[in-house]
This record gives sequence, structure tokens and C-alpha cells, in this order.
Amino acid sequence: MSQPGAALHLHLAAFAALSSADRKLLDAAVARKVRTIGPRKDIISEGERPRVVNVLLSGWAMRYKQLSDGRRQILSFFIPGDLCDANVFILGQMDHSIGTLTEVTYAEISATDFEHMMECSTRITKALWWSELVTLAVQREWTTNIGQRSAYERLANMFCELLARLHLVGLADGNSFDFPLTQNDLADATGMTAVHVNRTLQQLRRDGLIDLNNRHVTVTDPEGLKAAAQFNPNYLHLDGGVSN
Amino acid sequence: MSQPGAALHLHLAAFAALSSADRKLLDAAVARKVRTIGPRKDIISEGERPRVVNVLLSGWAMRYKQLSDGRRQILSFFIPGDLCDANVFILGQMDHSIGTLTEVTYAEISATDFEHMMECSTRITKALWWSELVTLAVQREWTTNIGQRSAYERLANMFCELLARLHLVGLADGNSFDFPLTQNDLADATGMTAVHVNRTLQQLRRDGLIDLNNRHVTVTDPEGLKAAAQFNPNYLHLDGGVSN
DNA sequence: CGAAGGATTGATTAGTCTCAACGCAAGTGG
DNA sequence: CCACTTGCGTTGAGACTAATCAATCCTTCG
Repeated sequence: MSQPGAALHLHLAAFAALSSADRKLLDAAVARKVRTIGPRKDIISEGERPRVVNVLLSGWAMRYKQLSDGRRQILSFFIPGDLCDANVFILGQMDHSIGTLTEVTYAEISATDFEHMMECSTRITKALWWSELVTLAVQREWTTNIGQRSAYERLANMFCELLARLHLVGLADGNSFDFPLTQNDLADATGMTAVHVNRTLQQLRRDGLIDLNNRHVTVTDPEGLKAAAQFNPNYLHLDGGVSN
Repeated sequence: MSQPGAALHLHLAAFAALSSADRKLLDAAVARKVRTIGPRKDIISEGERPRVVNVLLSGWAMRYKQLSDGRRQILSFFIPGDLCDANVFILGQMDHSIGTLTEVTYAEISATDFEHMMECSTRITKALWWSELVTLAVQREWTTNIGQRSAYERLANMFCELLARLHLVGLADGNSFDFPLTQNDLADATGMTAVHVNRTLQQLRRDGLIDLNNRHVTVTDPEGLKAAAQFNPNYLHLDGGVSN
């Protein structure tokens, strides 16, 4: 990625083509405060007060909740271009944590900068709303995934979603992509145990749907994987918004 | 509920006290187009294009997804005062359906009315953002609930959440409230089967935590229920926003 | 009175978890 | 440069939660 804001442009461009003025506005907001942080660290923890909007520029991160007895649910993955909740600073405290999976660079956008951005461009405002609505839709899909689908379908779905999203921001090379998650992470994201993830992955490999090793995934049979997952990408709303 | 918009006022007032001007603005938006619809009907179905923002005035509704093989995941419950996604009309099509559980009255707010309302009052705009962020937080909690908790904990959680939310809009009488869901609905909301819901409810009753019959719930041991659920209401963000 | 929807119960099975061990590769310190 | 540690993936055996299938009961309502 040659330029820090590139993934963000691509992310929002899924909703609407941005003008060069829009892009400048975004780049300015994203350039103000850039941070780098190592893998497996919290960017912000449950209970803290959110003061800024974070935008992921490179690396992978996750949203998660930890229960008092140690159980952890990963709620979503952040890939470059993703926003960690527009306007979160309205809330008094975080109800979950955001942590890194790899080394990560991210931009902090202050409340005033964020609001300024929304005042300056209706197109950006709508794109941010779109992004927020898609975040919600993804969360609903995860609820459905965990609530209704079998272990096999769940994992298939996860790979379908990640492939689609990574593709969007130019981080998938055809049907393959770098995949920094451990089987334990995958377990906590899908509501299963690491042992069962392991066995289910073997099944997916045996069925020739995916190839996963060395932190790299290749979807060897995209159509088969989609079918196994009953994957319907409508919830990603990549068809371009209504108001374009 | 003496007045149609009352639940909405109470809902938003959880974030910030509204001025009488704000209240008038809301009432006007909510009075423009009010509809009534019977139980077990769709208000809007997956695949349709959303054109308005719906606000529930009375009755219960749900958000759900239906898989091609008939499995259904209920994604959230709507009670009076709830908004069905601010700015949804930005999206090209619904990725899920919204259906009623009881007879329902709801208001349709057009895109222009909605945008007008946000332009007129920053307080309302923020309250709507708050509401949207809470919707997201609730969805995350449901993901966690289904992904990490046992059947027993899941149901306990559901009752804790509903009690808290109903209380907010004045629909809980102490620790009890009307509860129009069937065990089958509860099953589809928690990712279990109706049979297992039945058995788990019996356990909750035997443990003296709740009393459920005739479409009415009484939480007989609120503290016990919260403990069993490991219920932490922080995700409802009822502490009042930061910017008050 | 009969029909229908929902709640309840029982018996059996399947899917997933638990616990425990082992393998492998990469990294670290002496 | 080797011994040790550590993190992650893999395997096996057994236990248990929750699903499945099917029957029965209860209540409500036309």
C-alpha cells in the first residue's frame, strides 16, 4: 500500500466514488495522528472512555469481549480501511475491547476533526453512514452464523467474508490472502473450541475447498466454499448505495 | 401509553434530556404516517429496498434472517420506542427482514423528514447516533451470548436485557412484564431448539429465578438472574452520553 | 366439539467439548 | 551452536450438552 489512506479510500469507494476533494479531506483527517503498535496489544480496552475514531491503516485487529471467567468472544476483525465505529466518542465507555492481531498502524481522528469532515462533505457523511450500517450488518451475519450454522458452515462463511472484504481493499491476490489468525482466534470468533476448529479445517481441506498453512489461505474452490457456507454477500452491501 | 411518541421520548431520553422543541420535532416526524399491522407479518422483507425509517410505537417486533433451508435467526427484538436503523434508506436492499410478533403500530419517517430532523437539532442527531451505537452494542452482546454462553446463561441474559430495556420505556412493572414470545421464538433468538428452551426454562423456574406463563414474565430473583447470566448492562449505555 | 398452536415429556443420537498428550518450528539464552 | 522454551497445530479417547424425533397434553378459539 503506497499511501496510508489508500485502503480507506477503497473501503469507502465501495459505497460511492469520492471526489478528489473528498479524498483530500480524508487524507488530512487520517494524517493528523498516526500510531504504530505491536501485535497482541489493546488499542482500547473495555471500560475506557473512547475519545477518538480509529481507522486501521495496516495490519489486522479485532473487536472482542472477555467474560469474567476468561471466555473470549471475538466480535469482528478489522482489516485496513476499516473504521472502529463512527462517533463512538458519544458513548461514556467502551463495552468491549479492540486489540491487535499483527503489528498495526492506525490513525486517530479527533471528535472535532470527525465532525468537521461530516459537515464538509455530504458524500463522506453518507459513506460513513454506509460504513456504519455495514458494520451492523456484518455483526448480524455473525450472530446468524454462530446461532444457526454448523461448525463446518461457520468456518466456510468466515473465509468467504474475509476473502470478499480483503478483495475490496486490494489485499487479496485472486483467491488467496495472508491470514494472521491462529486456530485459537478462529475458535473464539466462531464460538467453537480450537480443537474442533482444527478438525473442521481438516475437513475443509480434505474437501478441497481451502488451503491454509503458514498464515496464508488459498480458497481452492471458491464456488464450493460459497455453497458449503450458503454464503450470500448481500449483507456487505457492495452494490453501491442508493444515493449515488 | 397515552401518547404515540411517548416511548420514543423515553428511549432517547436515556441518552439526553430533550427540550420541548426536540420533543415537538420528534412528535411531528412520528405523526406523519402511522401504520397498524397484525401479528406475525413482515413490515419489510429481505431483498426489498428500504425507503423510510420505522419507529415502533406499540407492540413487539423482531429483526430476523431466514436461511434457504428454513433455519431462522432472530437478530433482535423491537419494543416501543425502538428505531429500525437510522438512515437505512442509504442501502440498496434489506439484508434481513423485520416482522411483527404482536399487533404493532409504527411510524414511517421519510428520508427527507429524517434528514430534516437531524439538521434542526444537534441534540437529536446525537441521540440518534447514540441509539444506533447502542443497537450495534446489543448485536455484539447477542453474538457473545450465543457464541460463549451455555443455554442456561443465554436465556438468563435474554430476560435481563429485556427487563432493562422494557423498564426504560415504562413497560415493566417492577420485575415483571408482558412477554409475547413463544418458546420457538426464544429458540430462534438464542440459537437453540424449542425443546431445549423448554427444558432450560424449567431449570430457571426450578432455581427460582423467573416465573413465565401466560405470556407474562416475572423475574422472581433479579440478583440471582443477573449472576446466572453474568449480566453486565454496560452495553446498553444507559449512563447518559458523554456530551450531556 | 374439533382443530390448532404451543408446551411438555421421553428416548435416542449427533455434534462438539474436555482433557491430555505429542509434534513441530521458531526463537532465546548460555 | 546447541539445549531449552514457547506457541501453535494435531491427535485420541471419553464425556456431555444440546439436537432430533415423536408422542402427549393443554388451552384457546371458531
